[in-house]
Amino acid sequence: MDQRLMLRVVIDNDDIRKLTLNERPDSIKELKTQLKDKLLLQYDFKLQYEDPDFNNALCNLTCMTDLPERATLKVIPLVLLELTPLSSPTEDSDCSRTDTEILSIAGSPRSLRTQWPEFFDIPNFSVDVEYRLREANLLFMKDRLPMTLSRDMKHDILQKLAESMYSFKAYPDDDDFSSVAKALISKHPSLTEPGPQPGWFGWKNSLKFKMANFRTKLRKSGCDDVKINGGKRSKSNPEGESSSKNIKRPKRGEANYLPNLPAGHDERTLENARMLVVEELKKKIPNATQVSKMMDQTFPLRRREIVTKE
DNA sequence: GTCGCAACGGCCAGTAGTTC
DNA sequence: GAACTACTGGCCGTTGCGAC
Repeated sequence: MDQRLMLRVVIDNDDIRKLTLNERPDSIKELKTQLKDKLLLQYDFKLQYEDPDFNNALCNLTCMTDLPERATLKVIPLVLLELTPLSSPTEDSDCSRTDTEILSIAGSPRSLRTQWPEFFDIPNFSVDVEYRLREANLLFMKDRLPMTLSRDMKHDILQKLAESMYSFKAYPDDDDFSSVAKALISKHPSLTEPGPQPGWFGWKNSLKFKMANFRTKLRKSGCDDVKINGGKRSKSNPEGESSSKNIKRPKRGEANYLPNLPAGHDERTLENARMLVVEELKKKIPNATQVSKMMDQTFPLRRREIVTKE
């Protein structure tokens, strides 16, 4: 087996470096030491990697065997993490997949959503669905025959798309739905729907329903991000609050964006971090990078204050 | 029969445009 | 500027359907 490691190391948004290690390090500690030496990093950090099992979403690197031969690594400075010891397992001491914690939708920190992409990248579906889509696409190219979708297939497609959309926005707008539907038809022409409406129109509609049902599910599982807009007065919940009560109403098309606190942190640790920002800003020359990072990490706390305390 | 899901309608509240 | 109206968007409850 080739022991070489080819890495794309993301240090900052504008500092991404390529690095080749001739031997795969035995431990994450050793990997970090090599990264520190070769990239001249003078601070402690943790590592996240793009996990191909989850459509290249970032996961904490807790076990060297998780790392593919060609991998993208993200360096996360340990500014906040030093404030409180995390309950996560020691690196290398346990490969028992506790990193799945950050993958759970309800508990994941959605504070740092990336911007909605200009061209939405349709995720890969299950192997079975991908295979059937490939066959159907060939048939469509040949005979212009649209695919007949089974219930399961449609569910699989909508579910993947909803998860993918949610990683950018909990409340996509009309244009966002259109862009995803168009991208879907563009990648899988066999999914084009017949009729007078454009072939993607039905998918846009289905995506809207799916996203609404998806948010309901997340709300039930306790995801703050969407929970804040739920629990309203209804026939079965006559005592519930009116939707405008006690929360700062969003502007048109804007949700009460309330991200969950980052994994391993509570209001106290984030408040400590906020105080650190205050102290840093008192300095004659504040460390802008550090301040910016801490501002990002304390964003859920500040947002919580705005939304829940009006 | 039960469960999960897509789809739908009703309701409510905010926004924007129009009229006076 | 206030009042009114149409429109939009989100939540909730329900329905119909298929799978088990």
